[in-house]
Amino acid sequence: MRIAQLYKEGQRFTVWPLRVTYQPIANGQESDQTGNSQVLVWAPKSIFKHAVHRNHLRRLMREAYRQHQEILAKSHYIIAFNYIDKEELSYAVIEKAMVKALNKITNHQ
RNA sequence: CAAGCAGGUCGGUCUGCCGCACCGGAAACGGUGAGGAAAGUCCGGGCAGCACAGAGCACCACAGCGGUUAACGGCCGUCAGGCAGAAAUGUUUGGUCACUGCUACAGAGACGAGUGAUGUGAAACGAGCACACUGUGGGCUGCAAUUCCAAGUAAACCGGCGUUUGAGCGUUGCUCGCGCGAGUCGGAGGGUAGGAAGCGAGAGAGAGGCGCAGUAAUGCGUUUUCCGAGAUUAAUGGCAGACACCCGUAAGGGUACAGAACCCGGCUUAUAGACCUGCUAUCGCG
RNA sequence: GGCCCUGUAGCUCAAUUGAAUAGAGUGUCAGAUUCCGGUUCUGAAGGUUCUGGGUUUGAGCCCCAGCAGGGUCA
Repeated sequence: MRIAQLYKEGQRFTVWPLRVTYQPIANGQESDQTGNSQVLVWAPKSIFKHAVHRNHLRRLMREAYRQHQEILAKSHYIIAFNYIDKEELSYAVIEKAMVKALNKITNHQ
């Protein structure tokens, strides 16, 4: 339910090869959570047929977020990262896109 | 030697920094963390629920013979025929009976006769398929099974049949028979999508050895070591360096197939490369 | 994760128990009708029956493997 709401109401933009959808979390909201940001990461099954490739891309995106999550500072968000390219790209490319995307979120706020 | 055939094993290793999941711990921290196919879901089991007085008919699978196993359509041995090969070897077929049905075109004639040759044809007292028969096995559904806790809704609405003259349900698909029996079947609609158990110490594994039986698959006994994933949309990752192997004069590049979801035994399919064992003797080289 | 189903002309579907030339509608193209177009009529093209093996004299159909797509179950 929360995921459907995010994709319906959230703001979105694309930083190749990622499509980002996000919503800020106001203080006091999302009472069932501890106050951290929530992140959803996936690669489409229709393009990547084998589970090993999807797992790898998911891990790369997750690692890139982990390395650079301090960019978001103290504001909290719900963010979804979709991998949209048809090829498996290297970690360096994904990391670069991740930094760009996170900066864009904070600047828009 | 090269070549070929069969079987088997491995399928990158190590270090540093930053991280993830589970377990233990008050904490610091410690321990553990994908595969030979985890895949396809093609077979067979374990396990779970439902059912089970019984009989008959169907249905499905298998099919020389013998063995192995928890079980199998797997595996091992072996017999006969066909095909490939020089050989090692590989591959394929294989229960029974009768004429109930089919066998296009061609052919005088196609399972029928009066018969043989030639010709026709896949097949002309000889065959293929279906049906039938024999033997063996199979109850059905599947971990989203199933059990418990919490929360919530609609005991409402419409239609069929029925209450001892028996609806409906169970008894595998059908029939009989048996049992339960006052409600039940269908439609449309409403609600839930949380937690726990199942969940891994077992038909355990050898990544150890010895002995015995057997040609072998495999089994038995004994000793020793180990417990090495258990999530619930899913952890096992990133960066840097060294070594190994391959390609390239070099700079440099590459290292396959692929990711557990209840668990095992097989089969099948995908797979860079490396290694070991046994066998064959045509050609080529010495 | 389990179970089940389906792949045939561009599209939607047939083809009884295996039998020889794989059919129908629609769409496409050409011709006729019309001043022109539509409608209607006539004709034509269009198929490695998803792919690869096997059984059989013969396979869209039976068997095995693969590929693609779909349904359903708490």
